[in-house]
Amino acid sequence: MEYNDKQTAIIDIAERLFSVSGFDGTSVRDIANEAGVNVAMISYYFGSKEKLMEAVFEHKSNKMRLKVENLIQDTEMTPIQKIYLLIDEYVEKFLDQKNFHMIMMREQLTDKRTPVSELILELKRRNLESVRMLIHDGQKKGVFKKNIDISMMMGTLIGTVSQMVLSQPFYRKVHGMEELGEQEFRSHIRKKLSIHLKKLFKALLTNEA
Amino acid sequence: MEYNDKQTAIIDIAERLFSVSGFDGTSVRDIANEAGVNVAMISYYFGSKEKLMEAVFEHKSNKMRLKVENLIQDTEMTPIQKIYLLIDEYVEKFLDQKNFHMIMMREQLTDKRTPVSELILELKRRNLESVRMLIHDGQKKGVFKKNIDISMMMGTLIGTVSQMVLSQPFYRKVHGMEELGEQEFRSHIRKKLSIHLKKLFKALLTNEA
Amino acid sequence: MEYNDKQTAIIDIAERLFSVSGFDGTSVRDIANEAGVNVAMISYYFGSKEKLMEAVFEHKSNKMRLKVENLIQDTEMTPIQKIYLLIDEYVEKFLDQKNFHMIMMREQLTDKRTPVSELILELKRRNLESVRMLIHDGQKKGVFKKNIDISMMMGTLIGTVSQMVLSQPFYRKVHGMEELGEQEFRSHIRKKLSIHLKKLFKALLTNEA
Amino acid sequence: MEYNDKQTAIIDIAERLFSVSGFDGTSVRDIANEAGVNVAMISYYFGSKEKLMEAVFEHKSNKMRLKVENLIQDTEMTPIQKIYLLIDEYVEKFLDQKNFHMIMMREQLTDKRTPVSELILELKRRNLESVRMLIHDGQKKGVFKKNIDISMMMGTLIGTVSQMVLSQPFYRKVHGMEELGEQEFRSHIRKKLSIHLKKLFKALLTNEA
DNA sequence: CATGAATGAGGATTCATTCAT
DNA sequence: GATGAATGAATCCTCATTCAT
Repeated sequence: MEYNDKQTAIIDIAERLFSVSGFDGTSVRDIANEAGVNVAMISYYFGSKEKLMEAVFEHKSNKMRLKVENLIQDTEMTPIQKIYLLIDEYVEKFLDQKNFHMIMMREQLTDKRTPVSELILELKRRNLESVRMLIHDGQKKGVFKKNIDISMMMGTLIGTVSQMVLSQPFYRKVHGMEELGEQEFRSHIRKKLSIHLKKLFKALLTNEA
Repeated sequence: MEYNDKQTAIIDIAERLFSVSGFDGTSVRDIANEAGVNVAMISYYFGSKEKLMEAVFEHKSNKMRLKVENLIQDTEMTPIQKIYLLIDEYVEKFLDQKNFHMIMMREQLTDKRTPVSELILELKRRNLESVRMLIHDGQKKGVFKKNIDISMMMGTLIGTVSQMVLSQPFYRKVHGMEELGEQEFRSHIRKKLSIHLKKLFKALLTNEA
Repeated sequence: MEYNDKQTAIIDIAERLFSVSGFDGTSVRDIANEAGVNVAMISYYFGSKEKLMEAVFEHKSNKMRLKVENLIQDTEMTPIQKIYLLIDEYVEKFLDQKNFHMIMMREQLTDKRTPVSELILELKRRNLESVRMLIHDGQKKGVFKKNIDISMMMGTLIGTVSQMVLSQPFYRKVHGMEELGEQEFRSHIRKKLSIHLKKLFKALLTNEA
Repeated sequence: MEYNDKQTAIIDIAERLFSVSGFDGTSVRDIANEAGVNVAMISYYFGSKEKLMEAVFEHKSNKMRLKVENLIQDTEMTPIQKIYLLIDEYVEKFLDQKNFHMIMMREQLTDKRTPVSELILELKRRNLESVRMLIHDGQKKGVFKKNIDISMMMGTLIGTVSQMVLSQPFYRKVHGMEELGEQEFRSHIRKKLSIHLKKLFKALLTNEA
């Protein structure tokens, strides 16, 4: 799909509003007003509010797709280095695409089977597959443990990052960072998450102390 | 607050509907219909839909409050045993109070400052404090490491459990458990989570292999 | 179905508006305004505009059902007298229930299969059956011809009346009756139709000159 | 008015859509889509949707004009033969121009005085005049009765044909002709109508048995 | 000459809430 | 104390039409 500037602007705004107010909590008027376009434009461009949501998803989801395909073939890096890269990739992506990530979380909270929820499942399936190959590679090379619960491990990876995104206001309050700029805070969290998760994964995957 | 049977029924149903359809996605008519009461009852009993949400929260939140206060004074158990108990408590609570947990997640996704979101912050603050005391106790006794990022650790605890709740359909699909009953599945996840998280926390907190 | 006064008022107004402006040409606002009720009442009372149409039909259609059942058993009247009574019944009904009749015509003009169109078919089927019995009775008694095309005959009966209802403005113009009151005009047409149709049916059914 | 090919195509499609869905039930987009032209074309070519309707009418109405002018002067045919020809002409035209005929009926159902309804009145007036001359000719020659209600007679002619067009689905159902092709069915109805109407008119107009 | 983009007006319906009973 | 009836506001979407290109 090719979108023109106005359409892209609508998608951007919709992403933000959907992420903070939810699909039902966001009216097409809200979106149209913020985008400075007529309400009818949403239907005109995307067909319906629902379809707009799909467009948001389709347009943003590729930014959430991990770039790990070539990581697998790489022979220079050790398996654990690859995992570390993967972690940083996840952390980066989730913090960067916070709005989209929130939409995904919200969508998973409903039990409705929508086209979007199908896309989420597919996205997760693909990401899981990439990780699985990385792990198996490490196991074949004998540097990773044999019995690894990959689903749980992924739950911890995604869950921990999600949780930090979700509890951002709480974290700021507890750590007295209420006045910190968004960029600085994100940078802070990124480092903390990276260190924390690498520690966890090292313990999970390897036998080293 | 004292609620009569009808009010409690409304709260129960509201919890469930809010959890799966969201606040905006649930109409007071839906709630009233399922509860078998008149639509006007919601406004009459609770003042407004918003207030009903607060009532749901207030009425259910104590079930999510950890029972760890006396754990701290306990002298029979080792710190790591206490942590293990804490983990099981969390896992148990989140899986048991899945609906309420989903409401909490959803509420944290919005940036609106509502009375409910304030209650969530308070709930999290209190739970964090309990854990912090447990950790400090273990550190004082020399069995836990010194530098522990409790926020990240809690992020992993809550995040991992949340993630498993959230991605339940995905997990079932990947593991061929689509036909498994809710109880059996919950039991399965509970065990997996317990083992996984204990392993993680042991690695995070102690120096043992 | 039991309707209260306000509902009946809405149905009456809807019947009139649907008959002159058509279903699509009548907005629920038009109806609500004329009935002096809130727009939401239409949905509240009838569920939807479509359902209102069905209510109109269901509520009015029995007035269009011919009362000929007992006519068949009557032994005092001759078959041709019965037919004459039938004709008058038809003419009366169609002129009296002009609005409803117009709705029926309009509905038959569309090729959509709606619940209403099904009801129309059923109504026509039932009326046809009554007439068929009358005719067969006359044939059995030897006063009616053997080969009678009942479908065509009914087409002429209903069609002629319909046409006169339809071309009322034209008729008035041609006959210089533009200023005649509705009641007077209806009375005039009724007589003309009665005479005309009886003449036709006598020719169609009997061998007399 | 001269119309180019694209305009004619639009008119053809508009005629069909108006006939089955009505004026209000047909959107200019429907027409434009089926015609494979831009939506703006309708306004551009015809000024408005309303004007398009007028164009449809003006462009098609001459096909509904009876060709009886020269029939009157003909000296070879008897008056009743001329009437028979007239009947066949009517039946033919109405069945052939079914769509246009339906539009006319629909238009007569509304009480709005539009340019189109004026055209209809004019068309009917002209047709009536032709028939009146035929009848008078027969009366002058002494083969037709004196007192003939021409308006009613025309009501029967047009009404019967209209009714058969209108109740086509009903007729098919009753006579088990649901699977019959449109052409075959039309041919069947044409013959039936022709026979039926000629019988009626003979009785109405002449003194013969 | 033709059209894609855009829009204001209006469509039906659902919403949470109120109020008289 | 409880509720059925009612409603104004807001929902999304479709409409016929216009206008710059």
